[in-house]
Amino acid sequence: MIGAGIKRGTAELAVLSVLEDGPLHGYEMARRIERQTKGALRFTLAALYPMLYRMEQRRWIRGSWETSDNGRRRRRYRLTPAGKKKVSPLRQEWSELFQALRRLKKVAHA
Amino acid sequence: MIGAGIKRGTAELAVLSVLEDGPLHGYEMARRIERQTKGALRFTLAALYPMLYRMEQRRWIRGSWETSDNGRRRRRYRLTPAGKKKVSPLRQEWSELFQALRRLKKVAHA
DNA sequence: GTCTAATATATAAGAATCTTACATGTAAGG
DNA sequence: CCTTACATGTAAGATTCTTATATATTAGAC
Repeated sequence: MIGAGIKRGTAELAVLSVLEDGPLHGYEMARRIERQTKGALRFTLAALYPMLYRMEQRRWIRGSWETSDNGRRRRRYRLTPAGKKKVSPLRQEWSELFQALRRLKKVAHA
Repeated sequence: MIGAGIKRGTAELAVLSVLEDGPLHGYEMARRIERQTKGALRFTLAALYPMLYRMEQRRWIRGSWETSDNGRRRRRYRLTPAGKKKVSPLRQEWSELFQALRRLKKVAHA
């Protein structure tokens, strides 16, 4: 799995990405992200919940309580229109960052 | 330029990358990184110096004071053997992270 | 001659974020 | 019964980032 320090800031994009496919609750998001990245991206739930809270404050996602079949309460999050608008630019930024890092590769005897 | 939050953790790889081409002092590193990434990656010097210090503690780089032509003192950093060994795996990790993020892209009506 | 920009390094204070550990409770499978 | 999976959270401490401030020299503009 990818080292802890390296993935700072990726979580937001990951969450927005999985929510693009439809509303989910936190626990399920974590599972999907892990499965869809073949285990490469895996973040602890203790980091996830506060992050969902922050993203809700910024109005990128909106959560509502629901009761599942077995009577468990869980919080279902969906992308807000503002959140939807964020996804592409954010993904673009990541792409540019990656390009930038590639440009820093050793410039053989420069 | 790439947003502030997004680039957390990239700085280490950026520093190691420019040092692969030869020893440099902090101020010059910042300029090179900015130039080589066409302005995409740009981090403040106040963030750079403490980071160089941390990387030196971890023995990835080693600094020594020198006096330049005009009598200014500056600290010249070079990669340690340990630092050199870090670069490839770290770059690989970043690459995997980006692959992971790409895999989270909307799975049209999945 | 003086002012400004560039060179060069650094610390301090506060904000943001992450990690590890703790806390709670149900349900299903062995 | 006991463990794993489901499901959400809080608390404490560590790390890191940002903005602001401090210092000092030199080159060029005016």
